[in-house]
Amino acid sequence: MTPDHPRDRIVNAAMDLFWRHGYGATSLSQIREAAGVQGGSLYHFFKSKEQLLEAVLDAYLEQMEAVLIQPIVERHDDPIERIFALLDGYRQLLAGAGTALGCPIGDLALESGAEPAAVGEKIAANFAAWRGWVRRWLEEAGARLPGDLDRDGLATLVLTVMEGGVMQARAHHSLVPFDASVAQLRDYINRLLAEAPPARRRTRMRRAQPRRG
Amino acid sequence: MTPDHPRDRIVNAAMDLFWRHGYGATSLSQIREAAGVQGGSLYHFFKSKEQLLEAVLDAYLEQMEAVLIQPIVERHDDPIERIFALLDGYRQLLAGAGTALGCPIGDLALESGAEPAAVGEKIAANFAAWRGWVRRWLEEAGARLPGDLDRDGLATLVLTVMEGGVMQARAHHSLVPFDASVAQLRDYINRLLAEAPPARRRTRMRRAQPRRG
Amino acid sequence: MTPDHPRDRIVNAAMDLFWRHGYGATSLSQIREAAGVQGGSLYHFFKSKEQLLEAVLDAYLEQMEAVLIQPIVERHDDPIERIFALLDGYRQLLAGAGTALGCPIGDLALESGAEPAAVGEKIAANFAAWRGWVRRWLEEAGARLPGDLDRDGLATLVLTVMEGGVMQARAHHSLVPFDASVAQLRDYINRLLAEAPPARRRTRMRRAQPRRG
Amino acid sequence: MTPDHPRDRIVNAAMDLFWRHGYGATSLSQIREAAGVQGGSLYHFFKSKEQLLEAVLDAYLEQMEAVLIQPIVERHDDPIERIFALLDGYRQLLAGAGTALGCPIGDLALESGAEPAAVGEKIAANFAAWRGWVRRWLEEAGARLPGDLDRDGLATLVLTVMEGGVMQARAHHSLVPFDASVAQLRDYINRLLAEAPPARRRTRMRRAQPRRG
DNA sequence: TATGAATGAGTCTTCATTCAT
DNA sequence: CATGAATGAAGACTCATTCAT
Repeated sequence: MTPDHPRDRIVNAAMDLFWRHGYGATSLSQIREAAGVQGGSLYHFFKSKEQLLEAVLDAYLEQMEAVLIQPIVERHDDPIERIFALLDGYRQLLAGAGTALGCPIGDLALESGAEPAAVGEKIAANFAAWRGWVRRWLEEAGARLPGDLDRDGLATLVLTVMEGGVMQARAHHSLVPFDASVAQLRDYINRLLAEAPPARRRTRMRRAQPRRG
Repeated sequence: MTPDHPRDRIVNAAMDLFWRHGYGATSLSQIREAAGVQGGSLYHFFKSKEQLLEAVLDAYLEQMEAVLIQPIVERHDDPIERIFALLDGYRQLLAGAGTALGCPIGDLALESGAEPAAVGEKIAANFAAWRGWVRRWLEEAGARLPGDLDRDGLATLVLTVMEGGVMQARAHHSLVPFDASVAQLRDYINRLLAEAPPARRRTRMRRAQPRRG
Repeated sequence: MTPDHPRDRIVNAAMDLFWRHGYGATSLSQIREAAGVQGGSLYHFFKSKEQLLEAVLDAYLEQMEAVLIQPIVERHDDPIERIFALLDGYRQLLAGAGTALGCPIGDLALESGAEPAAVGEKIAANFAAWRGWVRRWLEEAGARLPGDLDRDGLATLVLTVMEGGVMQARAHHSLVPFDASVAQLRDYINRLLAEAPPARRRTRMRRAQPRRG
Repeated sequence: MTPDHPRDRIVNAAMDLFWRHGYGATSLSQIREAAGVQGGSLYHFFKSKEQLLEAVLDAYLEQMEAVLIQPIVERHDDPIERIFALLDGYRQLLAGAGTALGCPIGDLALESGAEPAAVGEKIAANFAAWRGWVRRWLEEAGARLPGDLDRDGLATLVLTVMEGGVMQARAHHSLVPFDASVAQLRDYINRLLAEAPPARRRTRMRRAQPRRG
């Protein structure tokens, strides 16, 4: 509970180091040192390195809404813009880290190909939560998008752009591939919006109907 | 050169193991054993693990055209179909490996974020070559695609779909996210093709039947 | 005193685990868990692992008469038969444990060769008590055994058969060596009984029938 | 091959330390230090601590004949005396070590109750070899012993006396229980020898017959 | 070119024990 | 009495790399 509770310090240090160096390349000693705890204390909270990884993945999932989603929702009303704001938030993360780093979850997904079920499930849960928000926003866009659009599929593509974009950004040490991917996605979605019937009715219904009753 | 030259056996073993377990998680002993070479022989060909990684990346780049591109070019005339054939080839790779594995190059890209220049450049070169082929095919599609289309950007997106799709496939142990991403890409490109001024022969042939009804 | 007093639960758990895994291979955490006590509670009763061992040895000594000796005395009148009943009780212990385990005391004796005096003395006390009962029974056999027989020495041999037999039983995962050792001991004692001057009633009863024929 | 080959130095150091401190209580660092080898060199010869234990047990088995049996055979013609010479050799071993130590094999048997098959089998093999020599000598004693004597059972008892005697010797820090057990065994065997028909014929045949021919 | 022993830093993990609450 | 966090030394084992032959 306390902001500097050892357990939290450990998880935070692990989040940072796993992100920067990867799971396998981060030693528990490094985490211990970064967290400022000593000796075998780490094993009072996590009975193995893998359990610490699970805690890190839990933390990502818990923090997601507060840290990533909420600020976007507050700043943007248009659900479509929220999606691109999410991608842009990612871009800023990359820009800040000098493209040396990638997606924290994606990197862990890579390393845990053969990891036991628990870790794999938590990674999938993180991805699923992410995609869930995007899909929700796509659904909120209502009739502005074609009726037969596979909204879950498009949400998947958004996440794909994120992950594939960051991977190439890292490979080229440049944000250009990330930006290009997002630009193409924007073009695609613009075309979907353009094709949809003039969005008057649906939008009105959502905002005007209540007023009528 | 000889198919069982020790050097080649080492590189092949490393390609396989790096792909399956990752670079960091593969020990030189494992490679030695898989390659059937003994003792410090490995150091006669590669003076460090990292140099072996470079050789692996060189091998991927060398084999790319013969193994990946050529078969596709031979089987498909339509450049657009070649792009989806490339994605489908990838899909089969994943299906064969049980979605436990990812993109050999992409995984190395993620793992070697902080690796020295030589490795980074070779990874970038692999990605660039890949994207290069896709862009070439997009250019071959000529006027079937809108004139103001950012062909390099779209090629980047294709690679993004590949990498982002495979990452989610691994996280979910399912090909569904990969397929969904490709389907959305297909939809996007179809819209691009539809918008372009009616192309003559080629397009007709693909859409001739419906025209009859 | 209470059957579920924490201290007793700890000692009982330690008896069981020391017997099954040995003293060195049993961790205090395992004991804590098996006993259902938490945290450092263990140190309220025993200020070190070694003191717990002492308590275990005390418990064995205390329980010996009630658990091992009494039932035998009640079931067998003949002192010689009591000795073999003791050996047989041991055999049943081994049979139940699948010959994977040995003598609880003997094992601790072997493991604590260099242990401080307190432990050593308690182990010796256990052995001495054991041998004491056997010697008492041998003395009760009175004139049925040769007068110049070293009764204490024979009692030692009985214990030796027990310990040596169980050790071989464990090594071979078979009760055969134990049984063979006991059979030889029986043969030896039979010869001693045969040599002694014809005892009156007691011996007659046991051999009465054959004499008739 | 060389007397100071590292591998041999390691095995010798392990034999000594396992005997003095036990298997579990001996750390690989101690062995490394005692053997005078450095770093991970130990793992070039034995890929685990357990494999080193196996090598130790192999060494005991190999050295048995040369170190234990041969000197006895050379010094004693009478097979019965050879048996007691074996027991006496053991006694001297204990005397030299101040009764702080026990039977090297027996102690390892104790600790390896749950060890994998390989170790267990080698321990059993050592015991079997030991018992094998005693049984051979008992058979060589021919008609001096009763015809219906279970020679294998008696051999087992001899080993039992050894193991059980040393266990009590350690518990009491005294050779008295060992000596007492051996004395009783001697008494038993003397009685067996006395009972056998006057050993003239058989002995004559073995020693006299040739003279006749 | 090939071999296999040698190296030593570093990995995760467990342990008995202490101490503040 | 009881708790559970804290401690730090030590455990077995792995690794990339070097070197003498």
